[in-house]
Formats: sequence, C-alpha cells, structure tokens
Amino acid sequence: MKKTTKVPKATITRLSIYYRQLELLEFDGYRMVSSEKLAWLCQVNPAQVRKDLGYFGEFGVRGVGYDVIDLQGQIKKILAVNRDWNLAVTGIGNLGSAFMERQNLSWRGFKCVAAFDNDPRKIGQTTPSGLKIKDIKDLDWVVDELDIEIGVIATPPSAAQGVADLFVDSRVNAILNFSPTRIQVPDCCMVENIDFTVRLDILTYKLNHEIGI
Amino acid sequence: MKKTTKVPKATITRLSIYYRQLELLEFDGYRMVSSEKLAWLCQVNPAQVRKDLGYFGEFGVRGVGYDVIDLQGQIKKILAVNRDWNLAVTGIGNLGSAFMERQNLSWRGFKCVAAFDNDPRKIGQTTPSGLKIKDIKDLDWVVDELDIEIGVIATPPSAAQGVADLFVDSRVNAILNFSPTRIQVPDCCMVENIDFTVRLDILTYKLNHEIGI
DNA sequence: CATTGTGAACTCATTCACAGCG
DNA sequence: CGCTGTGAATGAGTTCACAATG
Repeated sequence: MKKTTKVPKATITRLSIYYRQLELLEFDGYRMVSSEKLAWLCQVNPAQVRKDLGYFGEFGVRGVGYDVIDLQGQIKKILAVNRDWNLAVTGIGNLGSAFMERQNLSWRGFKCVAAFDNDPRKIGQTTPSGLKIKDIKDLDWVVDELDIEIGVIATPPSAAQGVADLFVDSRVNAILNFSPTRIQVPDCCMVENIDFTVRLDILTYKLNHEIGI
Repeated sequence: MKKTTKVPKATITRLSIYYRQLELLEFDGYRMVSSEKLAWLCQVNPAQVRKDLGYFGEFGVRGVGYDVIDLQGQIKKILAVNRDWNLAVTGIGNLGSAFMERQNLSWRGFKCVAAFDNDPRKIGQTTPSGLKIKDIKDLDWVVDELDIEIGVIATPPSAAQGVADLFVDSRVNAILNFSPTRIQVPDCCMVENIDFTVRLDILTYKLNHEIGI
C-alpha cells in the first residue's frame, strides 16, 4: 500500500458507492470491470474512480480492468467493513424500528444489538427482531457489555443532545444522527447526520431554479 | 438581489441547516444573531455563513447582525420552502411508514398526500395518518390529480428503478431515494439519495483511521 | 465600533493527458 | 493495444483580511 496522502472526504463516500455497484456487478455475473464502466454506473468520471482507488493502492490490471470480487475485498478493507460492527439504536419509534428492520444493514455487517428508549411503556417490550427494549439509563453498561461502537440517534430532536452526551460518556465514538438537530460532541467522536428535511430542501431549491446542480 | 454567480451545492445544504438553527434561536427568544454565533451553532466558519448568504442578497445589518425572523423568511424564499409541497411515498414498509409519520416534515410544508405499494395485502389499507394505500399502477393519474411534485422511494432496492421510471413518466421531477441502489433518470429529474449504509461506511472508515476527516 | 459584505489568497477536489505496463 | 496509475492543469469551494457602514 502506498503513502497516504490526504484523502478527500468525498472519496470515502464514493468508495462506498463503488462497493455497492460491485456487489450488483458480481450478482449479474461480471468478473472484471473497467473504470469507465464502474464510473458510468456510479455517475462519476472514470479518472475519478482511478484516482480514488489510487489513494489506497494499485488494484487494477493495465489493459484489463479490475477484478470485481477482488476489488470488493479491497474496498471492504479500506472502509473497515470487512468485519461486523455492533450498533445501539436509541428512540424506538417508527424510524428507529424501521432502521433496525433493514435487511441491508445486517448482512453488510452492521448489527443492531441493543435498543433503547425512555418511555416506560416501551421499555421491556420486544422488537420484531427479538431485541428487548432497554431503559436509556442503562446505555452506559450495555455499551460496554455488548462492545457497541456505533450509536444511532432516532429520538425526537429534544432528546438528541442528551443521548449524544450519553454515547460520548460511554466511549461510543461514532454516531449516526437522524434528528434534525445538530449535536455537539468532542473531537474524538464522529457524527454523520441524516436529515430528511435538508435533502427535501435541496430538492425544492433545485426544482425552483430548474437546474440540476 | 445581486447577480447570481454560481452557487456551490454545499451552500444550499448549509442554508437548510442555518434555517433549522434560526428556528431554534427564535424558540429560545433571540431576535438577532451574528454570523459568528450562527456559524458556531452550525459548526462552520463565520465567513462561510456571510458568503453563503451573500450569494442571494444582503440580509444583515453591519455592526449588529441578522434579524432571526427576517433571515428565516429570506432563506425560506431561497429554498422555495415558503409554500407547501405535495409528496408521494412509494413502498409502505417500515421505512415508508416512518417517513410519513415524521412530525417535522408536515409542519415544514412537506405534505405526504399519497402512499403507494404493489403488495395486494397492503393496497386499500389505511395508514395511521389516514391515507388509503394505492396501487403503484395508479401512480400516474394520482400524481396528476393531487399535484405531486416530489416522489419518495422507500421500496426494496429491486423495485427502485422501476418506481423511478414511473415517477419520471408522470412528470415528477424530484425524487428522494432511500434505496441503496443508484437510480438512473433523465437530466430533467433531480435525485437526492439517502443511503444509510454509505453513512455507516463513512463512520467505520473514520473510526478505523482514528481521524475526524 | 462591532459586524457585515466581498475581492483576493488559499486550500481542496476533479479532470486531463499521457506515460507505464500487462 | 487497451486500460490503469498519476503528475500536472484546471476548477471549485473555503477562509482571510479589510474596506464599507448602520
């Protein structure tokens, strides 16, 4: 592997997208793929694909292309998804439940191993996937016991910051935040926000300007 | 309003985030806010806030800052969210249902006015919000009848492209796509993808590189 | 006189163009 | 010969620094 120059954030996002397309290509029976084809599928420039991969090594064969299976493996290693990750979901409302039931996540290695809420009526109940909903107050020791490394916030906005603080105190250094509230965390903790309204706002802006930015 | 130079995509995203913080500031009783404070709340650089707003006009008062209420109004106009938008949701599984029940969306003006599925067992049923689930085959005329301008894809990945095609044929030019499959649409149609696994992959990458990119 | 608005400087990201190589 | 890998060129986006001003 080569010297790690600074990798653009967007490269990581694209690697994840490449990976998904490689899965589909494999499913369709392809053994090799060129940067041009992969780029077309992912709606980017072929040079972009090669440059993105180039940050991490030389995975292709000149004159031929990339091995579909091998490249999957390489990207899994880069993204560190060549193993399972344990997640805790907080806020077992519609969204939290929907998140836990996603087929996708589990076989990609993202295991929802704990569910939390603060509503006494929910605590103790069992989710469709067989998880007993726990009191948010127990987050600390459950995280420790079950080796949870990623926290998911699917609570109402008003509870989001509090839950984030709990995660931080429990040494969970990665948070997927579905609440529309930006949460404040120390530098050691990474946050990815998924805010539906932001994405809808982008669509309305574009619609109104009749332009695909 | 000033000459429209090219507006960065990221500016639009941030405007949406500024807007959200302005709502919170208003709720907390603030009347004015400086670019410095707003920037801190949104975790960006103060110059960034001023530059972003500068693309669209002069909304502040030198020496004082921005009027919290007025700036909300200005951003709503820019994002074209100073009116309601009708949405159609396809795929009434866990995620589709969760999406429709979000408080947030409705009072921000995003109205889910139609729900579609292809499962005969679901068609005809009523959602908690009182919508009768329609057959996906009726999408075309329902879109027309109800003035739907934004389509939401919450179907399984295998159905995503087909539904996207239906939306495009029905002249829906904006799609919010929750499926992990990249959909192909003509240029006239805007797509925003919300892919949970991509965001989780970013988190695992960062965790593994022990660095907040 | 504190804070905005903005050209200029800078940093980061993408694309080009071609050398390198199976 | 075809496609990858990559330095160099271009382009986009962010931050600086300060003039403008209510």
